[in-house]
Amino acid sequence: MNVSDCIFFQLTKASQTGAEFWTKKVKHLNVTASQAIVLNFLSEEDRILANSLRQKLQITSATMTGILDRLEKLELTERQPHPDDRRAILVCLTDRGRQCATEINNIMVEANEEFLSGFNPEESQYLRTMLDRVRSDE
Amino acid sequence: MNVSDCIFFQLTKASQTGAEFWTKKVKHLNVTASQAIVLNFLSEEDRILANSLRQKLQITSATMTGILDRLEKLELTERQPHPDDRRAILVCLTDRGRQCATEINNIMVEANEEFLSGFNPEESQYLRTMLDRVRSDE
DNA sequence: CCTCTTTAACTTGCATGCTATTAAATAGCT
DNA sequence: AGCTATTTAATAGCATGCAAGTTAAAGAGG
Repeated sequence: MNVSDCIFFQLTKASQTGAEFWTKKVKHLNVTASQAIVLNFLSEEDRILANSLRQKLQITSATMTGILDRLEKLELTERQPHPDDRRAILVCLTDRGRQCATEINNIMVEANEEFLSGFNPEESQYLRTMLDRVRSDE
Repeated sequence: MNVSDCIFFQLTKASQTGAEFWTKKVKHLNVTASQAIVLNFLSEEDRILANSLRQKLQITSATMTGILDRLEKLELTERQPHPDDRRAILVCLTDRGRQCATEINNIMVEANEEFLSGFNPEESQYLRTMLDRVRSDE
């Protein structure tokens, strides 16, 4: 079986193409693709439970810890204690982080359109649906 | 913009779902998903130039070096000098590596079918075509 | 109130991926 | 031949991603 006909290879490479494109779109803000996804999320729902964020982004807590460490180092987010549960932390944007997140929010809409500009609306929607179905088949 | 409507997120997660599935399929052979892709390639074209392999798998030479190091540590492949070009390396399967690669070749066909069992043939083909188009839009 | 289980975050160790750089060899040009 | 440019693989350093294990806190049941 040819590697280019292997769905796992095809998915990996399509995903890497997307990541590369998105990385370039946010590079001038000095954040990575994953960091930008987190910031975009926070731009719409700030002061969120780390565990809730983790579930929505579908990453492990180990990955979450690393990303938050680096965002904190960049002074874009900070960890705040949860008032009722001393195990939990709240992820909050700093002032700089909020500016950055708002910018990312704008860029993301454009970037999605541009990335899919080779597809017509029906094709784009179909692709998204298929990708979501792949995921739900877990 | 909701993160679950972001094509970069959708691609990343679909790809991770695929990688997780494929990883489980080859785990009993004690190789990773990427290592299995390399071995599958070698099962059909052994004694290949490292640089040619690198281009076909679309990875950087840094990534290639790491994967070959680990496959060599597992005694599944080895590096042999190129007779005419002292810069180049030929990647070769060991005896154990050939057995393993043959096994992976069989597993890959089944795994592709099983992974896409929720899709009918037209849908599968359409998904593959769309993923390849995403890549060519680079 | 005390134990057992569960939960949240973190830590460690590993594999992959990248960029950027280096070293060595080859190719090409004058 | 000699000089320069290109090519190949390796290296260093970094960011994600995972699994597995740890620690601390909260919850559940007797």
